[in-house]
Amino acid sequence: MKKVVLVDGNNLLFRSYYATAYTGSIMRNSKGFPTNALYGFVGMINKIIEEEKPEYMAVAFDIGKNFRKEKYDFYKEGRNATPDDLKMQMPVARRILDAMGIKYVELSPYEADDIIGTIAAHAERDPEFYTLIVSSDKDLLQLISFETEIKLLKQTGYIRYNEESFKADYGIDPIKIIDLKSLMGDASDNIPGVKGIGEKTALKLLQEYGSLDGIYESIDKIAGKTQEKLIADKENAYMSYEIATIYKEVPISVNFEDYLYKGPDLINLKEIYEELEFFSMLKNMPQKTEEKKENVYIKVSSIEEIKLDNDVAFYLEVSNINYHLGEILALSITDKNNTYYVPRDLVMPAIELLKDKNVLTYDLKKTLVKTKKDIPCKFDLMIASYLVDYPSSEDIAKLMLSLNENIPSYEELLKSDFKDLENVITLKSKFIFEYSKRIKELVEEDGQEQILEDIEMPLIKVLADMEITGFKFEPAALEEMKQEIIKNIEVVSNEIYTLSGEVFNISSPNQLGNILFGKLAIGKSKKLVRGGYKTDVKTLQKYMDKHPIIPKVFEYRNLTKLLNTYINGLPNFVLSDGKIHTIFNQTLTRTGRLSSMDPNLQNIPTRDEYGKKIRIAFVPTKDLILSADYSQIELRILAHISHCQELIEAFRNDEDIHTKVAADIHGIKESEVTKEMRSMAKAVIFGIVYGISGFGLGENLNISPKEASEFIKKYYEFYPGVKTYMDDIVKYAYEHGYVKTMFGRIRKINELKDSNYHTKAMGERMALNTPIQGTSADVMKMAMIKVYEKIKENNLESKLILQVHDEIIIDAKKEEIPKLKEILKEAMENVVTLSVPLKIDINTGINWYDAK
DNA sequence: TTAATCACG
DNA sequence: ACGTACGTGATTAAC
Repeated sequence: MKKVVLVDGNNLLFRSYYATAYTGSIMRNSKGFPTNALYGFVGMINKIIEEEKPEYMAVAFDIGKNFRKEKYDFYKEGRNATPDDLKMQMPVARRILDAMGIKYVELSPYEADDIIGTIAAHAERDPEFYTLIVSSDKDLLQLISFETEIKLLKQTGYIRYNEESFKADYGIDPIKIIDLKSLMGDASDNIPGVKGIGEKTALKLLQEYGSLDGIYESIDKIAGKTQEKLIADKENAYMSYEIATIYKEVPISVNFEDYLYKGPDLINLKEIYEELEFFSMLKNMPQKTEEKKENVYIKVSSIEEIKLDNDVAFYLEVSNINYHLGEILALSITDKNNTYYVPRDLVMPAIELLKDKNVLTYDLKKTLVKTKKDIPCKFDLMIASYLVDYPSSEDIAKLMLSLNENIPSYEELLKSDFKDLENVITLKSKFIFEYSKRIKELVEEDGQEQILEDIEMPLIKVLADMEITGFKFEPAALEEMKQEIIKNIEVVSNEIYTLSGEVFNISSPNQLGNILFGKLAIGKSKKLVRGGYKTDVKTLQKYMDKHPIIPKVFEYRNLTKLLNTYINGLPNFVLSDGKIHTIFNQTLTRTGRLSSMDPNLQNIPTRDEYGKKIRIAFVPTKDLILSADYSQIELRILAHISHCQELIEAFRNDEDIHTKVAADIHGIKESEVTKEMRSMAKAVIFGIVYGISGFGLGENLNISPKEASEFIKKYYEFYPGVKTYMDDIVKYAYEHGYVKTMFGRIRKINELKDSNYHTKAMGERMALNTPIQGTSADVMKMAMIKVYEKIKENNLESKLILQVHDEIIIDAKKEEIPKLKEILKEAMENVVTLSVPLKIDINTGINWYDAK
């Protein structure tokens, strides 16, 4: 089926105009021409295209006369006249659509609604098409059908209605919106309806009697005042019905091929944006492709052909995104004179030529892992791009694209079986050679050179070594657990089927929701999501004691998660050496943390005692697994950067921070703090770091928002430094548009510039949290580098193998344990001096489970 | 491909 | 009136 997107153009223009007009001064270009409505309009159209990827698209406008107004004088009476500033922008909206390659439709005396209704009706008669309507106007809801959906724009976000979800929400058929309007009227359009009947009564009546006609047929059965009102306004009701009905036979010729979305005419569009001075739109425009310069390079057939200048850029291409599984395909090297294409067989000797050079590359870690050579490289363009918020994925093509160098993505290259490899890889090394300087300057402008040179660059080698080393994994160690789990899943499934009276897929949230909240009706507070019921932990927990099926569902989920993700999942990643080699992503998180994938070794179970047993399969290749983890590092950093004296004192005295906070906010002695109080305090403390609201904490602790707010207030009373920090950092973020970690890592927070309240609030929470999480990440990275160097210096055989944010895992040689402990303590606790001590705990064991 | 769910710090 | 805790990755269902 082909998707037709129909947009209510007038609605979008009005919305964006009034969204910013209330401030009094609206956005204009330097010639004084108003542009605020157009700016929002373009943004929304772009968003629609991006989100919906329409094959066919049309925008409808009101124009000229209005047949409803001609017939009914009062229609839309009382509305303010369209402001001149908005009127002036309307023709430009049409020009923009032309340049964007989007058809617009308008015909006097019809309204945009009628045009949309007409086109949608055509689409419904043609089995090839289905329709999505975009507007914030609820009148259009009457058009919803089995193949017409509506994206109803809200102040923040939107609701997407199809026939089913509409019915679930309103309890009536979409077409009955007309009947609803005829009863309740519409103040904004000045449709009278029946005086004294509002939405609630109207819906009740319709649910009972089906339609306006049905209501009047049964008018005798309706009691009291409502009946009187209905009788008195019968004429108005039917007139309103007529006005509210969207006319679906507007005399336009509907040929869907006219609505085919072909994409923009960039030259034209650019001109209009320049005229309007929409600089951000200009920046985000896909650039027209320049004529291709001929790509000149030397295809090397013997290593002697390569003559390199001192400054060189290189790029290595591997045959799989997971480079542990891929093979080296080729190397390309660029210096100021030449670019060399080095075929697979000559890659290793060519790498040797780089050793005494000043080397640039993109994704050094990949090359280190693949070649296992020590390449002294001072600048990794991937890392630098990450620091200045440029694209920094594993595919350099994304960065190149953003800087107008259009090359095939890695995926496309892979699909074509690397047919165009020579051309593409040489363009990559040329790009690195040409652009590194620019990106480096950006890093320096931001003052992030320490982060780049002292943290991220030295860390690459450490991570490469950890990835190469890998973590030995013994699937056999989990065999017994696996059989037990399989058996238990079977048992629990059957119990669930018995309790629910039918067999279904428990893993399907959809089916599960229907059973729990539909068939068994275990609770009323169903949360509708896309026509279904929410079945997540929070929702189900409320019914824990209400029905015996709920604990069984939890058990089922725990068991299947363990089985699918870990017990069955992990062995797939064991390579021929019996080890799992994860990939650390060094350029992904917004805070500076690492992430781990293929597989993710940073989320192996530990909170749940049974799940934790998965860790038994992670074993040393030497003698023991050693784990060194920071104690409360984020809270210690919070204490330091907030200068909160009370917290600083507590950490200096090595107090149990959660117990102390619990005692403070309850106004009791520490010895009187119960387990529950302590864990509540813990939730409050963590919540504060995340910028929580009373509501959120309440949800989390299962207490009222009011009580939760009370806790938060108490906390701030005892720790005023924290409150001051939070206010200051948010203020700083608004002023600068970014926040920094202690060591100068920058995170831009564009969310703060957003007009959406919700987005802005999220930006504020990011501003609060990032300096804490990010500083902690910086500290850990520096510690890892130190530990790595010390291990090397002391010629130890033990190996770093994993990092889990505040924890380092080592595959340790038994005799080296005392030395390792000394190194770890020194490196991790003294890597930086704060106003509070840093503290680590060290544990060892014969596997990861025992190293606790 | 996206949404829902759940594993980790 | 609205919406509600930071940062991740993997699996499954459903489109």
